[in-house]
Amino acid sequence: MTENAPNTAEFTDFRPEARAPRGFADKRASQIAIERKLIANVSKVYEDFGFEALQTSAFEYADALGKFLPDADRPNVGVFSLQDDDDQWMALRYDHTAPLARFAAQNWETLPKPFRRYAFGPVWRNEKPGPGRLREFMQCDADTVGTDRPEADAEIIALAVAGFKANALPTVLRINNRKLLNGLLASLGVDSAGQQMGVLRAIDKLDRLGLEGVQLLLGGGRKDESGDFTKGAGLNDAAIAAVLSFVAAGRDASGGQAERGAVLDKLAAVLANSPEGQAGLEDLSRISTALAGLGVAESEALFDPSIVRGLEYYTGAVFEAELLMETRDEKGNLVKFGSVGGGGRYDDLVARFTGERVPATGFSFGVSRLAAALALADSGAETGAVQPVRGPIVIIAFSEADMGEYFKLAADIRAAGLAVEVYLGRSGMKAQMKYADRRLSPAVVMLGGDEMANGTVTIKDLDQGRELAGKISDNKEWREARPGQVTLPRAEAINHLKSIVNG
RNA sequence: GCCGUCUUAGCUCACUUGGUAGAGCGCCAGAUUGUGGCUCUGGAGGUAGCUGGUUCGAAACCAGCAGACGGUACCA
Repeated sequence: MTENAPNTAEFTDFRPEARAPRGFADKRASQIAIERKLIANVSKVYEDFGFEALQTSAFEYADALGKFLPDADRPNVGVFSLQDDDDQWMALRYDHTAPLARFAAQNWETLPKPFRRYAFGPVWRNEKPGPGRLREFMQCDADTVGTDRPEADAEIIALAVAGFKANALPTVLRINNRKLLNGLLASLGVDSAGQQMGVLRAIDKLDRLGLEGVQLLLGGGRKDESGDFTKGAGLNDAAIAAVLSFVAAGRDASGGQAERGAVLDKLAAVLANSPEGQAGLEDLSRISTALAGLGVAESEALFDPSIVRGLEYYTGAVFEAELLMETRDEKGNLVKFGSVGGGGRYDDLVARFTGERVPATGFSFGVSRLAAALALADSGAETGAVQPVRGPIVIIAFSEADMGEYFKLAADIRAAGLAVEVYLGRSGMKAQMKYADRRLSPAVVMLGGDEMANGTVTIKDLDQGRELAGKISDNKEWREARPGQVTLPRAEAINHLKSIVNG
């Protein structure tokens, strides 16, 4: 906008409301910085473990994304989809796993196997947004395709733990195996899909509702505080008792988290009659051995039979990462972030394309959610994770005639590796100083009439003034103090600026 | 999807039973011809979410819709 721009109202009567779509958020520099750092740290860990980078397209054909085929009436439930010119349905990816399965199936012949890749980027889900839950968010995934070894699962777990560690994020990874859950359901004689789903959903709510809530959901149902009634799975008392003892196997005598070995022993008793359950225990046992070798501590990764994850494609081990950091919003209310990452084994996903079973396992790191958690955590405490973004050095624009000189000086400073800009507004000196202050600029460079005449520049270290500002209440004194301000020969300017910027 | 609460200036919120909108913060300017903070003074900024209804008159009452928030469900 320039001074001469006519009022836009003269062009049109329609004035759209300036707002981002529901569930989509703008990210300012400090938020972007957090996300970039998270991604960089996690990528490094993934590469150290031998995973190669892969980027796939944002859109996939809808059939490649799996069960979320848009139906004619409601093409946009769950995913964002649209119909291409040739009438084929395309949809924005909702995670990185389905695109990987497509890529692996498409390139299987030529890939080194097992194929290990990591990927990061936004994913989109068309659903109701909530706190810490947007319709566009960033994930960073690592997956191993083409091996059924439980050690591959263990390595993914170690990788996830290392990723959180690299970012100094206090988390715990909870591990379970779908085969245990399936074995439990089979031994209980629960074979209708609807009832199975009901039982699994009930188990999944252990952390939030406790044993009592789970018990209600397994039986007749449960009424929550809002008066909403959730229908139960309708199990009989004996079956409910069996499920509860299965879930309780994750706890030690005092109600805390039991050690990995102890959990397996308890589960072995509960699942004694189930072949599939025994197979799951065998997998977990090998994972446990591998985790010990990988140096993953009990406090970092534990077995928790109540972990279920999504109901669709997991076939074996499942993992879920929980953030242990306390976060509060601006009003001081506790914010619960829930899962900040998860994954598991999905042995049937590639087979959708090729007909041939290709075992795979992976983990997804919830970058956006973690970044949001860090930003909140830092607004209260000072973890050092969130740094305010510093502005550039600002060259004050005094006169129209000298703009060329300002740009010449800016180029010299830039060549020395420092960020700098010439003030391009039309405001006076005071406003320019204010501008530099708000950008958190380290310094201002003044090349006015006096300096031009004398071959000098005046440089003002803004941080020194920021420190002094609180101590001086009198304006005259403040202005005369000219904190951190020096006038020196132009040849010395760049070295002085360097010393200010580099502290 | 379901239940509940809410929607007035950029932000946070007022406006005693319906009579034509205000504060704090922020922003801009001046006090301070080339100097950020503090202080003081002045100024800009509002179709009261939208649409319709009741009324002489609606920000206020009613209805529908939209959006926000909270809970619940779902979460690949």
